[in-house]
Amino acid sequence: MRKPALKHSTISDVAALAGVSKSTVSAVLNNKKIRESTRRAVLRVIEELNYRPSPSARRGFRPATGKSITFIVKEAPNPYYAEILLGIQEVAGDQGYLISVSSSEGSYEVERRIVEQCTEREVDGLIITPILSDDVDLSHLFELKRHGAPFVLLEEVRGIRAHLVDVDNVKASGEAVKFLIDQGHSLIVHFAGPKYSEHTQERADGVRRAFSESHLRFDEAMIVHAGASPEDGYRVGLEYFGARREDRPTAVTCYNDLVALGLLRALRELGIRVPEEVSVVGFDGLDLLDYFPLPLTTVRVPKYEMGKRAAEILIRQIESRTSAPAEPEKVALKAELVIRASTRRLTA
Amino acid sequence: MRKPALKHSTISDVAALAGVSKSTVSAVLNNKKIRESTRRAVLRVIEELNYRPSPSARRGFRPATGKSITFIVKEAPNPYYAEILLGIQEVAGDQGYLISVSSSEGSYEVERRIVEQCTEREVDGLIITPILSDDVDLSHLFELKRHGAPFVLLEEVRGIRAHLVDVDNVKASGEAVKFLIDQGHSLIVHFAGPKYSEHTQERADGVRRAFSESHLRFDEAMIVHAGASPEDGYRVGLEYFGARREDRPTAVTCYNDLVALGLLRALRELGIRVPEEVSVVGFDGLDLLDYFPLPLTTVRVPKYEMGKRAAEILIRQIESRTSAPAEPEKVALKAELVIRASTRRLTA
DNA sequence: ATGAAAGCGCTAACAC
DNA sequence: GTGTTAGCGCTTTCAT
Repeated sequence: MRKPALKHSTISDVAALAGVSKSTVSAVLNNKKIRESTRRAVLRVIEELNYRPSPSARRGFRPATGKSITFIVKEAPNPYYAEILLGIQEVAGDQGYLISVSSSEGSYEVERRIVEQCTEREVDGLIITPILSDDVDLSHLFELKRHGAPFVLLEEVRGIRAHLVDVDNVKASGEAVKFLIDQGHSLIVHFAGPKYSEHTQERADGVRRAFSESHLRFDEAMIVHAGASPEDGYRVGLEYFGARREDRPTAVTCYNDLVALGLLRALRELGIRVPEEVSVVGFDGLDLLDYFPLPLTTVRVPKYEMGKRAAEILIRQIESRTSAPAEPEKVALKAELVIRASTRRLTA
Repeated sequence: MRKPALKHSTISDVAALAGVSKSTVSAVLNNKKIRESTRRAVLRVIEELNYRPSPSARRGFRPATGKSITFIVKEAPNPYYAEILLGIQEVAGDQGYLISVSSSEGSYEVERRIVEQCTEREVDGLIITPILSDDVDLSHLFELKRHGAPFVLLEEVRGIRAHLVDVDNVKASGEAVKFLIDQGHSLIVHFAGPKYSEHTQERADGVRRAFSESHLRFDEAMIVHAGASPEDGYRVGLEYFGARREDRPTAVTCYNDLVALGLLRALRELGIRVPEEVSVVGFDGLDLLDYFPLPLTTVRVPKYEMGKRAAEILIRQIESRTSAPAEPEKVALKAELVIRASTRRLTA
């Protein structure tokens, strides 16, 4: 009958095995003055038992000294988040906060686990781009509120009253479509984002609204499900444009710049010229795309600014150590349509 | 004479103020059966004091239940790390680990603070792309070793015997240059990376070696300091190529694909054609660049594979709970030159 | 130089 | 239902 193999050994185990008291072991651990022979003996036992002192016990329950913030994103590879992060770093870094980024990869369950671990590890605050869940089960966010844990959202979550920093996506997306309509386009489709994102809904709604405010008729077929990555834009682009010739739309607005990037490649490979035959509009205004030879017309989201504002609100919340504010702050930043070379006026 | 304003209130404070015992407060905290009036009274005091139970005390010192790994990168916005992360997630996610990413942004000091916080917050293991420090002061990594904390490096650190997963950068960089020489180029420069990176040294050394093994003569002026970002490649590209006409190199190898991307933009704006007038070679083989219209010749690093291998080694280390291994594993993955459209044979 | 004992914030077992 | 007590792993007096 062997001992339960996995139990972590404690300072008492070490003391007992070394034939000294706990305080002596503690002294060794903290490099106090100890007779060399004793020290060596203790260290030998520590080695043997593979003993590691528990950090929280060492602190005697006092909270960790370092200040930390976690930024929960939805897709690790999207530079969109990297640009927001820069803004967060700018504000929080100066104030001594360390930022860590975790990705939910579109999974609600992963998001919940990340939040739980943040609580467990005493992270001081969270900036979250939340997954849109079908469940009414927002329990992890409610838990945060209940615990009075500071957090800021970067997308609205219905049913949660919390701090929010975002742009008006419906409006911005609508303006992009309105621009295309004004340029003479009438066959317009929208390559929509992933189902797990509230922004996907809002940007599609923007398209609907722009049509309803125009002389044109909206048809749900104009909303094409794509996704959030270049692969998605590419795949759907090939499918969609590979399958039609004359009834082809003359313009596409995309969920984001990455989808637009994928679509541009698909069109290139299909021999369809941009903007001559098809106009393409992105969303986000990624800095990285400034290096792309064809300047993309896009909706520029002030990502850096978003990060800064979110961090400011979060830190204020953390440091004022007051519980949930009566009225959560809702910051609506301005998104701006940037017209470049991937769109053209339809003269036909 | 007011109380020290910042002391965190404890369960005893709440109990005292509410006129009940600690256990009653604890019961309220854990939703045990409590008379409604008592519960409300306690909650009111909790609210008033803005009391939050200490997670570690709740666990009674037992280590956090969730398993976690931290990935320390050097530049948050570089998709290179995102691709490695995918590999890490693949392996570690399946095993129930949550990954968080922190960026040192090229600062040795920040790297050290991140490592310290990881220890404080009981992160189970680290995957690190280390900053190259002039100091001999690698104390934070030594601390990790001393504490027996599991970690894997993605770049060599001289003087530290630790697990390592990397490619042979000297060889790979040399092969790129040799390829250019074989294609008839003799005026070749290297846009080198940031000083804080060991890879920068190794890749520059590859250039030197390729020249020394050729019939051509190497000159230190062929190593041009650029950086790691598109902005760096762009800025240095404009400076370098803007300043010369006839004595212009016919080929450039870059520290990474992002620098190459910046250089390509600079050349485009200067009206210099690629590959007709200048051949450009990148490094890393970013997936994202598959969406770039001009396919870039580059050295493909198996980033996904790197992440997987690093995670495997790390997790083995974590779970075998044995202290520092006698012999650290050094995994050298294969990097491969991918020849595409940004380079051409010099026929002149 | 070393040991005994108290205490950090909380939960759990048992009384009342 | 609620209070008492002990104990989680460690550091810190204070003796010895």
